[in-house]
Amino acid sequence: MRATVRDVAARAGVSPKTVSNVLNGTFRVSPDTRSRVEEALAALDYVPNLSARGLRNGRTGMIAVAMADLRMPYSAEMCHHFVEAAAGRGLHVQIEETAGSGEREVELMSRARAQLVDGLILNPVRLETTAVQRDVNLPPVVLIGEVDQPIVDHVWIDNVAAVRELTGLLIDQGHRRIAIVGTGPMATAQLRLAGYRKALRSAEIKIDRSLLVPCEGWHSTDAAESFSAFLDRHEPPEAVVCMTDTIAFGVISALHAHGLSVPDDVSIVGYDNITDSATTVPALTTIDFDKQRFADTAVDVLLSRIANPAAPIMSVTIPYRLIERASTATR
Amino acid sequence: MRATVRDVAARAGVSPKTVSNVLNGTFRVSPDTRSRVEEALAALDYVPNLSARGLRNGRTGMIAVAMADLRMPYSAEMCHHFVEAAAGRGLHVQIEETAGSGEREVELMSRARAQLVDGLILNPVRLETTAVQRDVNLPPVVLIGEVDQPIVDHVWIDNVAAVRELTGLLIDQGHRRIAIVGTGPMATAQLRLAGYRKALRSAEIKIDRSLLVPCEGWHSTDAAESFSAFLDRHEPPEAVVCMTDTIAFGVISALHAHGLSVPDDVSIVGYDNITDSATTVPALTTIDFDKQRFADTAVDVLLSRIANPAAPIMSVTIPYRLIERASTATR
DNA sequence: CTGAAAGCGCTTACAG
DNA sequence: CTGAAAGCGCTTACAG
Repeated sequence: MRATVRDVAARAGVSPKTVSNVLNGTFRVSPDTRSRVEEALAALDYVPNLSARGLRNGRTGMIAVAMADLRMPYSAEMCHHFVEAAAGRGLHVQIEETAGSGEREVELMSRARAQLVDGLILNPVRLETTAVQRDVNLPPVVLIGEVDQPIVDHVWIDNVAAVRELTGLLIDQGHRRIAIVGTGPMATAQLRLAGYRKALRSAEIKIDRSLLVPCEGWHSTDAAESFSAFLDRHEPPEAVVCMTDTIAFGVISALHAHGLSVPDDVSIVGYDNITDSATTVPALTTIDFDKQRFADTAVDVLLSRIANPAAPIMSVTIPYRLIERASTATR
Repeated sequence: MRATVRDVAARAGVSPKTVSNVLNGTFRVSPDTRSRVEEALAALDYVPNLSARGLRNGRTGMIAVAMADLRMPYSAEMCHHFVEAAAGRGLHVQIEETAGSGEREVELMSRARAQLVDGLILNPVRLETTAVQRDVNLPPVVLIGEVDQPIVDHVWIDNVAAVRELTGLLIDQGHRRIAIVGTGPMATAQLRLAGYRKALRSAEIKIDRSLLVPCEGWHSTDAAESFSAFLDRHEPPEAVVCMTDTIAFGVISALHAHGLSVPDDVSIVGYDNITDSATTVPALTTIDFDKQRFADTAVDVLLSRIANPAAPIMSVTIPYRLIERASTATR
């Protein structure tokens, strides 16, 4: 069967402890012993049993990343960066999907506590995260995105300021009748809506509730459907703020189906700057941020938390920037 | 500290084995004992230590899924379905990225052998997968996509037939000068190119090597760049077969930048039917398949392999269908 | 610089 | 239906 440290030790004529020392570099081993052990390791094709190591050490070298919906290009890009960030720190990533269910989030917490993962990076969907409660025996957790009360560490982007800036750009370009697509109870939607409201308010534009367009889901197909239904009942707006780039794609498609073109008839802005946003026709004006830096930061914060559970709660804000492309034009 | 089976047993006044029986339902336990144990479990907020269980059982309940690049919407959708498939079978998914490096694939194999995962679903990039060698002590692996020699189980779609059908559609619509974008050494590219060649050959169209357009990468931005460069040097083709939907998005963008429209000037087909393909302008003609079924099948095959390492190698072909949308038109 | 012993938390034969 | 013992493979004090 498979070789264990014991087998390796026997072959090299040393004790298991010495093999462990060679493997982990904890203590200095004499060059001669080391080479004998290394020879045995190679000859027996030794692979450590990580479950055993995890049981002994209380660490598995694995972290969990939980996103609401992996199919969203935004989630996919973030996963990529989390895997990269983890790999750079010798960690592996277990991936989970919450699909927005608080129940699923609770389950993830307990899984983390079951110690197959050392910690959890969670993208909570609602502002009031029922899963992350004070007083409960929490595993190390980092929230990505904003939540109501910072009970645990979090890394986020100032969504309110970003959307305020995006909406401000549209206003500066002369648009007044500005819709926003993707409103709903999700934390992200609430914050971005707040940014939209602020921008309109400071330009003294009255908020027209009929221009707040909710979506069932945030896939482009959902957005196309919702916005198409909106266009059937209302005059087209002059510009549209979309909660995400993916929603923007759906909105553009719905506009096109109604014989309207972007940006000639309607200006569109998105959020996230996913890869495809640069090549769509037209290319999207959107909010960009350094996703790798975001992921690196979240993993670092998680590692600090694992190393020091009693440390004070950390909150890190990652900067964003507005990228102006072809989907917006002056009126 | 955290409660163990021992603590639970002590509180319930039974042996650890009885607690284990209640937890795993291996043997029947008397209702009275069961309720006492359950009370203790709840009172002590017991969470099993999965590392210990994994060490004992040789199973962790985790499988690894390795894709070349998680950022690709196709990979993202597949990951979503793998996580769903795994969840339905009580499994969790560790996600890995090979970025097309054979070295990384080898590393993954040994990680699987290190037993933090019970098995591995791997999307190999090249046809000659150096990592998956005969004679080597392999962990349970299922390859998704075609490889040269079926040394291990695999689940795939008949890429050759699918692209032959796609290309055939373009020919039937009267196109003759048909380019293909995304050629290269990757297994997927080779197979899809073979389908393209077959279709042209049976229509007695001579293959024009200048119409085989390689791409650095398979992101839409890569495709836009490559195809833009192509358009700078050549007459536009009548139609374009794109290796993936994502490549198609880039090609459409490049055509647009050159003042050409789809499908009026050029017809376009993609492959994968990712979510956004239905809402792009124009919506893409592409190859669709049941991704959830594909993922379920791959997980089932992997589970069979784990259960029975000596069983004969399995190969499952998942059906596809051509979806005709607005990106193609008769000439 | 190295060895022998103990134990992480679980479950599986082995007995009753 | 339940208990006492052993062991999965590793590493950490404890001795030398």
